[in-house]
Amino acid sequence: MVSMEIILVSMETTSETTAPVSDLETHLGYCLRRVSNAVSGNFARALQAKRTSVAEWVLLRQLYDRRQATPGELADALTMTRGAVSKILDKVEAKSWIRRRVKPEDNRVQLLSLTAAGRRIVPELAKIADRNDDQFFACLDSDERQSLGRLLGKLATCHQIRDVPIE
Amino acid sequence: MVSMEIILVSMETTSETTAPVSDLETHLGYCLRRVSNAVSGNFARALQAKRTSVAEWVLLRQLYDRRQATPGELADALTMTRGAVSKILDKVEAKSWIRRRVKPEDNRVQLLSLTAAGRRIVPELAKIADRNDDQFFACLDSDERQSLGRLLGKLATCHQIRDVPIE
DNA sequence: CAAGTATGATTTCCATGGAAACCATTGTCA
DNA sequence: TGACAATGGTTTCCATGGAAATCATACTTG
Repeated sequence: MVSMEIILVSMETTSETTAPVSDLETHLGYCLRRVSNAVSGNFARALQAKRTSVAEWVLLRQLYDRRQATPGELADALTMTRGAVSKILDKVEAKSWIRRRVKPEDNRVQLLSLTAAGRRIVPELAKIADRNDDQFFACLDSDERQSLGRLLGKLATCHQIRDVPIE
Repeated sequence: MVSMEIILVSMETTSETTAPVSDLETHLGYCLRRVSNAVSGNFARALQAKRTSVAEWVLLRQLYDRRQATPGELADALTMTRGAVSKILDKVEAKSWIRRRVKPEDNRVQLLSLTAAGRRIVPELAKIADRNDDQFFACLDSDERQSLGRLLGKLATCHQIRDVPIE
């Protein structure tokens, strides 16, 4: 007991008032990031089969709903910069999955739309996405998955992480 | 009404048997990624005040627990490649927050440790991390936060996303 | 012991995505 | 109308991080 006190006292003096440092795992943001990186990494690997990236998938999926969209709208929907979207568009255009057309009334804006090939690839990618999600979250039961979805939805709502409506 | 039918029929014929495509938001992985990006983005911005990145924070925090660690061990703990860790080490070493020493028994491996300045900065960064997490998850009540933590923990466990123990 | 292999760290190359500068076009207003 | 702001998109530059090649050191085995 006496020696214990000595150790503690000496630690206190040498390690300049050890401030309380919370564990990494106590931060939900940290846990979220680890799990998110894992699932997105999985998904990215699965999409390789179609030579596609996660960002391309999300963009194509957005364009699948909206018949027409501009790069700026997609940037908002993806929470990405216009510059980043511009580059993704280059790639999917190179694969002939989208078409860029200039808006007649305003030559600054582009009207994007899926090509026939693009409309064909989206369901295939969706299948990969479904399978990936199913597998990754299989270790949660149905209630837990629903609960997780609800919590993420609540966070998304209160932080304005919103998909831009089709308008 | 008649024209409506015509449109629908024509769509069905031209869009070659529209396969069922699930919504993005039905994928938990997608929601997870959006929320995770938001919270990590916030955190990264907050860390700018100390000229530090999220990766550097996590590395320093890991080194704070382990008195000694090798780059390889940290790479495992951070789920990053050795190459990436090597670069982060360059940065925190440039700030004199860590020290690299060659292991005497094996000249291939390095023994990393925090410097006094490094030990001093970690609690400051921890405070930023605490505040960021508190703010971001403030819209969840205590039960919800606990629930989210439990679900993420379960996913981490069943996908082997494990912090390497101090050994 | 020498040659070959294994291990740890670094370097190089590449892809991604943000920030800001840039360009073209449109709108405003003096 | 002509200058100037605003808007939409692209380009350039930078930081990050993975993959693979590289380098140095240690281990193994013939």
